[in-house]
Amino acid sequence: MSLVRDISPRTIERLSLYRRLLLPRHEGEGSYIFSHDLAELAGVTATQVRRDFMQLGCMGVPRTGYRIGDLLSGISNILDAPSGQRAALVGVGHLGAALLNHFSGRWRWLHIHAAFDTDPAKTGGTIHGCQCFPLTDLSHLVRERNIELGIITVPKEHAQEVADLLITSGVRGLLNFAPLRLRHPATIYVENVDLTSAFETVAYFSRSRSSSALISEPHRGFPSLDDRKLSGGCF
Amino acid sequence: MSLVRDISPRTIERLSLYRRLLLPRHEGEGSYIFSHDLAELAGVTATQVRRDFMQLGCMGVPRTGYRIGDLLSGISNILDAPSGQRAALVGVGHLGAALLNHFSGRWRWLHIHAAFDTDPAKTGGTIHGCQCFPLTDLSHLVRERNIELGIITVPKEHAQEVADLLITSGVRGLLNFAPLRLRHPATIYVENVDLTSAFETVAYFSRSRSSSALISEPHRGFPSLDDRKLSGGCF
DNA sequence: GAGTGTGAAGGCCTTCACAGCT
DNA sequence: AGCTGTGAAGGCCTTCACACTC
Repeated sequence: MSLVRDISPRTIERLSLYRRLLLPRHEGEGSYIFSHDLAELAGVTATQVRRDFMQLGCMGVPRTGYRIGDLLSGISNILDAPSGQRAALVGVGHLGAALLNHFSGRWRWLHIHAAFDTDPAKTGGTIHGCQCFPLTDLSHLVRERNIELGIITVPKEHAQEVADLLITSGVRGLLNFAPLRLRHPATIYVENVDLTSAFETVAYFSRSRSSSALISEPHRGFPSLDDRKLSGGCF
Repeated sequence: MSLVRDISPRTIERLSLYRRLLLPRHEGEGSYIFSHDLAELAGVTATQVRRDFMQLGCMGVPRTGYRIGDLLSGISNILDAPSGQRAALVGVGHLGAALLNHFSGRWRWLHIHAAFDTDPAKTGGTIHGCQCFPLTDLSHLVRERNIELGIITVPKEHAQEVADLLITSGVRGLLNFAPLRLRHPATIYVENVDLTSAFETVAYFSRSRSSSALISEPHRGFPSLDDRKLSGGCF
């Protein structure tokens, strides 16, 4: 199917970002973009952008740039499974609900198909457009509905057993938000989103930045704050 | 203060994880741990763990291991600012509320001190133990209460202006959950948590894993699913 | 023997430098 | 001149291999 192989995790993450940045700029077949413009939007170097596009097999034209339509279909070729992929989310607490709200029905090729919880008050209905079932139905539904991915948003005490349940039910990848590392067979891909580490990391580097010398890019064009108004509900 | 310099981001993230894994195992001065045991918990190699501890200046003893108390104070020396650090969260939607719930009052050395939103229905009170203010108070409060970090959980349309406001108010680091990259001066450290990329990454690698050869560790000891019971509310 | 400490090697990822195209 | 495509170099991070210690 896709000719391209062995794309690194970092590149995959950037492709996902590029797509989101390119979509609003795709206005018909005549829309092009330069590597340095996309680089600015994505916060990376222009060379990095060109190397990533090399892997897609997308070629640009000097003094014209890359055709956005080509880029989008190239990225979709890599990122999207031809028949789509479904995820099950386990643990409809605050974080789980936030993810349901954020991802529900946003893309047709990848979406959260069902949510699960042990709390009867949460099951039986629909949350942010996603059906919520008791956890005891998980194994059955994962098999029957061909769910390939699991999203774990339960407290850390239950994360490992939920992971085991998802894996034996047949999912092939896990997105883990619990603040620990799951044991799992090598056939399962696990991506950890560690919010605590992220918080402590930004705290650490925000300190070391300002004290010692900094080497980063000079960042031309940082806007001065005018009194623009802020409105609209936050998600 | 700390003698150690130039610790890499990856190491900082692991130190944060190690601490969480070690805390429940710290039972007085007599508790020790081997590098390979912590490695198993953290999902990394034993060599990696020993190298990380080298940077802390923590020494282990062959056949005895590392004293957990030493590790915890070594990690705290690196990660925690002596006088503590405060964060402001902007955007009390689902995700913002989840973070408030997750982090509120969990550690005294690093915590979310105040939340901000433009929606009057959300401001004026307390959410998960955190005071919530109108966004117009942000600049004033950040300065007055010495808030060093900003957490951005607003829709992408407002993320850049919120970042600008936080930066001009004096924060030194940002934790950004909006699905784009913020423009910012080099003096500000920005950590992006890209939930969409994480979701698409796990989708991609869960496919490529099972199809082609896998090289990962054989993972001895994956538990077979017995019918253990799942209980307790999910967060 | 079992586990640590660490120089050296390896691998992955990014950037440099520059040739080539329009 | 302006921008792309890419070999080569560089940098960061992890793993190997092994001396050393209890």
